[in-house]
Amino acid sequence: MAETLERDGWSRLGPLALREGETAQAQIYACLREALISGYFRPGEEMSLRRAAAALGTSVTPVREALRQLESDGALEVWGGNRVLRVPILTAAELNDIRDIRLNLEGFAATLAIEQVTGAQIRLIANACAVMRRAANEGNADLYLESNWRFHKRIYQAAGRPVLMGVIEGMWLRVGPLIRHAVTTPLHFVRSMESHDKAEEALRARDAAALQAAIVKDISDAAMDLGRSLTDNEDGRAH
Amino acid sequence: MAETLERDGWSRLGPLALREGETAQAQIYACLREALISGYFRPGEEMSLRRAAAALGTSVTPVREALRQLESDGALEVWGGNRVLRVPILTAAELNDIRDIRLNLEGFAATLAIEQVTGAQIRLIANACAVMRRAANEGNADLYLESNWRFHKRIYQAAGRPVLMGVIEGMWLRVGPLIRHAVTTPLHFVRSMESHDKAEEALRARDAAALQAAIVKDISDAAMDLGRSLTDNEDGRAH
DNA sequence: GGGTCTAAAGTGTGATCTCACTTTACGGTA
DNA sequence: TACCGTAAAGTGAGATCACACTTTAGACCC
Repeated sequence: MAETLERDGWSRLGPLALREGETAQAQIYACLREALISGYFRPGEEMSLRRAAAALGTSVTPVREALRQLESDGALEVWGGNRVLRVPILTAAELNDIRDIRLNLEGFAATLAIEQVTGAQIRLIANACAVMRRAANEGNADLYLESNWRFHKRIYQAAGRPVLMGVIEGMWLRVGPLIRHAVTTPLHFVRSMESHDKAEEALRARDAAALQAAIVKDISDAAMDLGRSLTDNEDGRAH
Repeated sequence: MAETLERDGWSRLGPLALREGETAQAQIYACLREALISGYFRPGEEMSLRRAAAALGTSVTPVREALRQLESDGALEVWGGNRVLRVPILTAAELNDIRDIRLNLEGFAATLAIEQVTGAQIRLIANACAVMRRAANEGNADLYLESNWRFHKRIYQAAGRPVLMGVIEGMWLRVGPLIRHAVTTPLHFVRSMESHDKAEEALRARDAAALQAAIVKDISDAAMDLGRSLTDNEDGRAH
């Protein structure tokens, strides 16, 4: 590898000023969860308790609980005889597994959302879509990923199903570390934004079938790109 | 209440002889997870760290991590200004939420299972169904619940989708504490076994649509009984 | 140079302790 | 009897320490 521009996942986070009134563990968990969804950490990247505690400015105790929670979410896995926790390296089969769950649940959530979504919510969703479009044009990966997640999240939240939302978020948590590397291609931006525009259109028309179709296409396209980046990574791993 | 036969959830567990080679935390987590699915703990029941550690014969550290994991699974929630962890008391809306997720995912898993299930697996599933039938006739609630979960689990496992299986198990984990009290009625046994028989029949005929229909009916019927026991509990809570 | 052994550094695990806080129980008072 | 206030018990949160283990780095020898 010529030059390793890839920063450590922790370098993006900083010391994390702890707010009082909430437990350190909960804040660390929320912080890392967001970071994982946003793709700050690469698949295979290890998280040491002491290093994480030092990076965040706490002792290992709250970090341990937060990482254990992430393990329970499937966002981390114990690895090696050392039992160190790392970001899982998904196989093609697992990716397929997750894609089908997403197709079922996010499609279902989209259908429910149509029945309940308010005008104000549609405006917020359209706003996220506009930000995403701008990010795609500028090639700003960070902004694109963030607004993409917000766009989908706001649609599903309109369904008013907290448990469903939690399960969907869990699926995004697993694919988050992969997305950043699959999304850099301009081709993905174009195809993805087509689906997003159709989704926004269907939302305004209150057309449940059209919205579901747009979501399904978006997930299917993304899954193909993810699968491609997966095989690329496997090739690159044999260095 | 005339007599409180309802035992504490811990009384069913015992000191938990720790196997070496596995971490205490993982064993406690697995043990409590199983206990929650089996309905050993009632909704609203509190789990104190020190009491749990004393009951299991360990220190609080591994217990804390296990309980935190269960919180992440939605099987426990922090409650009160004391931040004690307790088994969540589901609302009707949450129960509805979970039911629809189950309808989607378990129906989907059933469809996949038909394509891959082997003869040996069908025999194991039929075996669990036979045990469940016997338990229903004898009115043995413990055995019924255990074999019911095993019956469904083996069907879904035949789909060969670990992530999907994990999400489904997470849903059972949430409704587990309710099931025991909803299932005691003989009417539930009868209706439930009708669906199970149809499921077994569809499995042998390799009829995906019929299997999915049987699963859907089973879940829908169970959800109605759960909702009924929910309102009963709310009435009983105002003592 | 290449291989091997060893010591040091790093890893998670579990136990223990202190702290701040809440809940509970008990006493007295009105 | 009802109410209130105080003390005791119980709660989770977080830091720290000892332990067993793995990984790594380096020295040494061939």
